[in-house]
Amino acid sequence: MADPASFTERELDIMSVLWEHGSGTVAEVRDALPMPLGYTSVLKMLQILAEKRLVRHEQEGRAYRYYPLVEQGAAGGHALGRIVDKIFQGSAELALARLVKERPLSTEEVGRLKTLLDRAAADADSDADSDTGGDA
Amino acid sequence: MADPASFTERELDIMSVLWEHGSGTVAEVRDALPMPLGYTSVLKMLQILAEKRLVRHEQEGRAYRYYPLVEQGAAGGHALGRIVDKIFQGSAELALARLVKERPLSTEEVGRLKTLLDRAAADADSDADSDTGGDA
DNA sequence: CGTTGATTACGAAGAACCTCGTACTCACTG
DNA sequence: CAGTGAGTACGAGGTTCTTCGTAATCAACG
Repeated sequence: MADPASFTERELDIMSVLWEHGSGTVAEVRDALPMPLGYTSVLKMLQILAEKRLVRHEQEGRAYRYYPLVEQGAAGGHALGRIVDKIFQGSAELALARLVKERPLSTEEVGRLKTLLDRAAADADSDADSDTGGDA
Repeated sequence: MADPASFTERELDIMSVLWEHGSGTVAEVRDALPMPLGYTSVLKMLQILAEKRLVRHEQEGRAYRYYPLVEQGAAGGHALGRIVDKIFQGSAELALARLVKERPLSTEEVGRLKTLLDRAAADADSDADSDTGGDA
């Protein structure tokens, strides 16, 4: 994918719906949006998004059904990277620390994250793994 | 603090410099910026930021020295929370996982993060209190 | 005093963003 | 065929963002 692209505020609102639902027609997206927006406004945003190749659409009956073309993981990674660079001076650790402080995690999530961290550490060393733990 | 505020693209570039250096005059900020920008453009952004109460300035010799008024931690938390909500559907875990995958961490960082995670897990069990103490 | 250089103040101008109104298309219905 | 309703296309218009040009200020110098 060429450019993960950074979304504008409203574009992100729309994409969010698409990611959550997988796809959507203008009406569906509009209904799912948390803020009141005119039908044509939503349509327009979707058209702009399509023009930027961030979504695609295919005919469905009389209407179009829109599908996201960028994965949320990629978009998220890009957005996260930006914040890490600009706000946390490139320190992923600081960002991670902040996020953990900001959003309470369940015990299970913490467990999974720790496993992930172990794997990341292993990758960093790229060798010398002798205490490979199990997995959930 | 009323509103952690979300910065525009350029505002973020400026704030980034201020956070990294602690403070800066127009010329200093301009020099530290990775992109070429006219002197008055930087000045203008700083004035806008000041107007929005995101930075303050005090006289220093002939010029003003600008200081950030919002902490990077707060700004980062806000920005991160936005991404988590809009892109990762509110799942901090997914965001964390992505960030870990995106940015390699040193073994030491992983160690510290795990400690942090343990503490987070403990908090989850008991109860939370508000964070972020006073700020400047 | 007049010039020079560094700095801030002001506001114009273009670009991007966002919201819609209005017109147009087309399948259905009676 | 005319009317209706669901949809899309187009483009105007307002707002915000961003970049600067130009003018004003003021200390220092000769």
